[in-house]
Order: sequence, then structure tokens, then C-alpha cells
Amino acid sequence: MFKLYNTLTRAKDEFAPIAAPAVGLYTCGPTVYNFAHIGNLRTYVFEDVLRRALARFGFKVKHVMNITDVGHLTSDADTGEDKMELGARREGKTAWDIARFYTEAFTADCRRLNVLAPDVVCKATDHIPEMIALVRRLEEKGVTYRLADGIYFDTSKFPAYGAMARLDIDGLEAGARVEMVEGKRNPTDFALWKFSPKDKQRQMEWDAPWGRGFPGWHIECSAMSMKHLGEQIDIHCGAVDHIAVHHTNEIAQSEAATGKSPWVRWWVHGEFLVLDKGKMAKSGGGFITLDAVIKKGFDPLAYRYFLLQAHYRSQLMFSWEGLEAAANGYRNLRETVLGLKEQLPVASSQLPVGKPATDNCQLTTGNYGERFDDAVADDLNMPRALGTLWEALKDGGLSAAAKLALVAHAEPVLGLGLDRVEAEKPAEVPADVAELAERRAAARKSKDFAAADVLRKELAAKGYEVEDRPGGKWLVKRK
RNA sequence: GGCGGCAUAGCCAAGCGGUAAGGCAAGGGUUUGCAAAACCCUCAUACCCCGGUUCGAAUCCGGGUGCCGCCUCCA
Repeated sequence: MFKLYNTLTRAKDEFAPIAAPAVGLYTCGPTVYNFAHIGNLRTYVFEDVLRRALARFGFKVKHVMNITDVGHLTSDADTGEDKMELGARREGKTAWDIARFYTEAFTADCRRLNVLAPDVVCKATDHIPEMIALVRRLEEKGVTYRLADGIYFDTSKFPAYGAMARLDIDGLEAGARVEMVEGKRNPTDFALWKFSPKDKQRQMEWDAPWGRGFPGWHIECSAMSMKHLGEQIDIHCGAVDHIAVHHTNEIAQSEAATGKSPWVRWWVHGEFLVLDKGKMAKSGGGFITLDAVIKKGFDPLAYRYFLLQAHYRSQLMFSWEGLEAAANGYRNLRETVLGLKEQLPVASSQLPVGKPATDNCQLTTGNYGERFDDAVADDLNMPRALGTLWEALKDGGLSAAAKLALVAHAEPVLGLGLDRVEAEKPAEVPADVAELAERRAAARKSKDFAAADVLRKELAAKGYEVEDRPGGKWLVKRK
């Protein structure tokens, strides 16, 4: 039984899709006006784990993710500038170039984190006709109105507005310090279509029945998810910051257009990665990219391991010390797996990925495979799943083969690259370093340890460390 | 001001009424010419504080205190 927390019900409900085993999964993708930071990436890793878990439990997932390349303003209050145009000006390129560049950067980050590519990646700018059609549909339902700067959704025409977010509309109005667009009937109303400004030329604009302009930010997710997944979908993901505005508006426009409810059966939201002095944001300090993590010498998968150690619905505090600890744990995990592989005959040392642990080793793997799956099935409790794996790996009652079978069972869900762990290759070292190491080995062989130690120091001076291995072998590593 | 969440060892973290998973760090030991690795062992009478419910509470309830998030650009 796969239980998944649903923001709609605020409870862990047993997951059941509309047409099992098929599952339609829509995840809110990036706005490609800048690099993703590691907080952004936390959300995509969580969604990846969800997708892998669904596969584990026998579901056939169709995963759709959007790329927001137009219409996302610097303020959700329908004011401010389009982030894409802003990025273009900042970098002296076209908005289209900016979109292409950051989409590629994002895709590369995901690949490095072992995040599976969605089945469909769709760009907002490729779906302008679909968005216009959806706005027309809303118009026919009489829930829109026109202002000087665009077409707006009248949230008072949708009685269930804000239900998922449990918004206190009156409280919102009372505490509103949002600058409001002139003429909005309700503070919560939002733009469906914005007109191009009269005084300047936009790089991205299209003709629509109401006038030349560009789509509001929210409409893209409704239009694209309907196109690729139908008018009702099983799961829609994003991070918690989207609950109050973006997803609330998506629900309003989608359900108002189709008359079908619920539009989304499971809303699943990931929590933020936070810094000791607050959340990670693209503005201000603390904008850490995956590149920065790699430049500090960390394996991107060590960051993935770091994320997996916390539950996706808990805020996770990022610190370099914490990442260091995770990297150590991840390295130990890989070395444990490597050690197990070395204990097996060559032929069977290939990790049979995806093969259930119960296949041949039912009697010997204990119930670890089951416990691992139970943890995953309990609202993606990856910290517990990881704990179970560690417990199994340290269980003296299990054979190396059984442990490897468990690793193979866990890897398709974890995505930590444990299926391609290989012995550390001797580092490429300069000839003089190799020669020193050879001479030291010879000195050791003839028990001239004083000479050996001198040579060790010489190697250290050149920045290399030598480790002796069984059988007279050694390994030279960069310090 | 309104809404929501969280407080568990040096650090991260699970726990969802039945007597504290796991990882990192630390300490001890075995082994090794040295070093590293490996292996073994140790590491919360205790879960922010005060009350209450219960045979029994880290877990439920009430009241504090402290952090954090959203409502404003965020994933």
C-alpha cells in the first residue's frame, strides 16, 4: 500500500490513480532566466524519487514537466517585469537565447543528479495557441474580465477558490500589502493574458483575440497538463511556495474551464532547503549552484545522498559541514558496495539492477527488501529506507550476494549510482611521482623502511599520498 | 497583522501510544614496519519547558518558550 501525503486532504492517503496502472504526473519545472540553485534542485530530486517509487510499486508513469520561458513576472501580483526579458537585458542576449541556455544548464544539473528525464518536457512558448484556447473557454464561462493591461480571472466566480491552500481570503485582504493592479475586482484575481506595454517592445509576444501580448504565468500549467495528460490528472508536484498562489490559481482556472473536480487528485509539495540565516533565494546571498558544489570537490550524487537523508516534507538545513558528512556517508556506502562486489566471482559481480531482492535470496536477505519498500511506501520515507539499507549492509548474518541483491533492489529507487560503483582507478600521475612510488615499493620490499619513509615524505611534498594495498600493491592519490 | 510547520545525542535525522532506526563526527580495540584501509566495540534512563489524559507518552490534549516557512521574487 503506497501512502502519499496529499495537500488537498492534509493527510497521507493510499495512492490510487484514475486508471491504474497508468499514472499521470505533472511537475512544475523551472523558469529559465537563471541557473537553478541547490534549493530548486531539491524539489526535482524529490519528484524524481516519487517517480521512481511509483515505478517500484508497479505504476506506469507518464511524467510531464513544463519549462517556463515566458510570462513569469518578477511579482506574482501581476506587476513587475517578465523575468525572461529581465534576464535578457542583464546578459545582453535575447530572451530566446536566455531560455535555451538556462534550459540546457538545468537539464545538465538534473542529469548529474541522476534525475530521470521526464517523458514530456514542454515549453510555454510552444503552447501559446493552447493557452489562448483555454482563456477563451474561461471567457465563455463568464469568469473573466478585461482591464487596461490584460484579461483577468474573477476569483469570486469560483466559490472553492483557495480551498487547497486553506486561504483565509478576508485575512488576506486585511493584511494585504501587495501593490494591486488598478481595477482588480478581488485581491486574489490574476492575469490570464497580459497586453504588451504600449511604451516598449517586448521580445516575446503573440497576437490573441484580446490584443497582442503574452500569457499569464499560471495558465501554462493548466493548458499543457491538459494537452499532455488530459483534463484530470493523478499527481501534480511542486514546492510549498506554490501552494498559496500558483497552484491555487491553476486549480481555479482549470476547474472553472472544465467543470471537472478535482482537476488534480494528489497535490504533493516538497519543502524548502534552508540556510542557517533563512531560505535559499535567487535574490540576495546564499545562491548556491550545483556547479559551486562540484567546484568544492563534491560528487553531485553526494548532494543527492544529502537530500535523501531528510524527508521531503521537512525543511532541510544546508551547510557545507552537513554536505561533508553526507559525502563521507555516501563514499562509505559506495566502498561497502565495492567491497561486496570484490567478494563475488567476476561473473556475478555485475549488479543486477532492478532485480527484486526476493528472486533468489528470499531465505537469506531477511525482510530488508520488504522493509525498504515499506519505508518508501510510507510517503517516501527515504531516511528510513536508507537506514534499513545500512542496517542490512552491516548485518553479519547476510552473505555478500544477498547484500548486493538488496543494493540492486534499492538502487532503482535511490538513484545513487550504486549500480556502477567501480574500483578506484589508479590516478594518472606524473612520471616522477610514479618513479618515487616505485622506488619506495622497492625499499619496502628490501625492508629499508627508513628510505621508504623518506620517499613517502617526498611524495607528500609533491602533493601525493601513497596507500599500501595487500599483495605488495600500492595506490598513489592526490592529496 | 493573518496562516502553517518544526523543536529527538557534538552535527544531520527516523520515530505516528508500548518502552529511543540509521548516517556523520568522536573514543577504545584488533591488524598493519609507518600511514591509510579493513574489522570489532562504545556513544541519548532519554526526546525544549510546565501541566493533563493513560497501566503506559518523544508520540495524544492544554499552556508556555524558541526557531522556520508562506501571505512579497522564489523550488
